[in-house]
Amino acid sequence: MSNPRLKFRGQLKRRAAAFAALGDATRLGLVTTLAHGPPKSITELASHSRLTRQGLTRHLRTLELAGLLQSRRVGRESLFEFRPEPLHDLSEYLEEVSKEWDDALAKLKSFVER
Amino acid sequence: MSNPRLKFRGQLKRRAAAFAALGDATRLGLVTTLAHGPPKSITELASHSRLTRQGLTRHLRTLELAGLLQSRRVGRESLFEFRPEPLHDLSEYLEEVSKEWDDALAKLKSFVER
DNA sequence: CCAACATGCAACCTTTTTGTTGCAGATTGC
DNA sequence: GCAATCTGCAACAAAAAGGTTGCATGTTGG
Repeated sequence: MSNPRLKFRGQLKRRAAAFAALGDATRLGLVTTLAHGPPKSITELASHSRLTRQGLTRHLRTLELAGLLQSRRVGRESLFEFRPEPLHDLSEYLEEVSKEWDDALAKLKSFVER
Repeated sequence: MSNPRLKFRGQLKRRAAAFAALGDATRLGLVTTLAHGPPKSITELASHSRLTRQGLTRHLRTLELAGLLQSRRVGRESLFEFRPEPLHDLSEYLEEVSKEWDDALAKLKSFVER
């Protein structure tokens, strides 16, 4: 079970799921909002949206499933809070990938100029 | 037309589209592969995939539309090359959003400890 | 020229995603 | 207690995404 090949593919899937969660204007807006402010209830978030409350709830659950938000029930409302951890991994991935590319370009450049 | 509100929403949509393009294990794998190596043809990429050539072509076009890849025709084959620019924007966004959150937490902490 | 190769285009099917409506269950505050 | 409020669950319809097959068009190399 410690097959590195499988681990790699699991990681790929998790990252893809997180990216997919961000890959929707409504959800990206929710993340941005919640990252800049305190936890908010579903109704509160829905009041600023064109979607119905249930429509928004689905997006919130999607984000929660991807680990980007966390919800907790407080009385009769459930509050959603931003979670930064997964974003750090995504950001590192993007930086690493871009860096590899830049390095490859630099090597090519120095080779051509030789 | 220079309404900052509209500009903000256009940016939101572009970013969401880029995230969505990365939000699929097949496409994320393609990006990783092409970011670490030279441009490759469709057939070459398809030879390492479980998908059919046409299936892969769709994914490649999706990535190209999002600006993450660029294709050029060379003879009878079309080569796809990685483009790092959009990823830089996404990475910056993720960092900025996480940073805001960390700052907010720090403020809250210092307030509570006061 | 022509067989092999690489790609493009279109139709089609299946699965997922989005979004809505309707209704039921908890919780709050007066 | 009870009306107002907040949420959850289920069913459904519409739209989008993912993938395949079949066929047509360009290109290459001998």
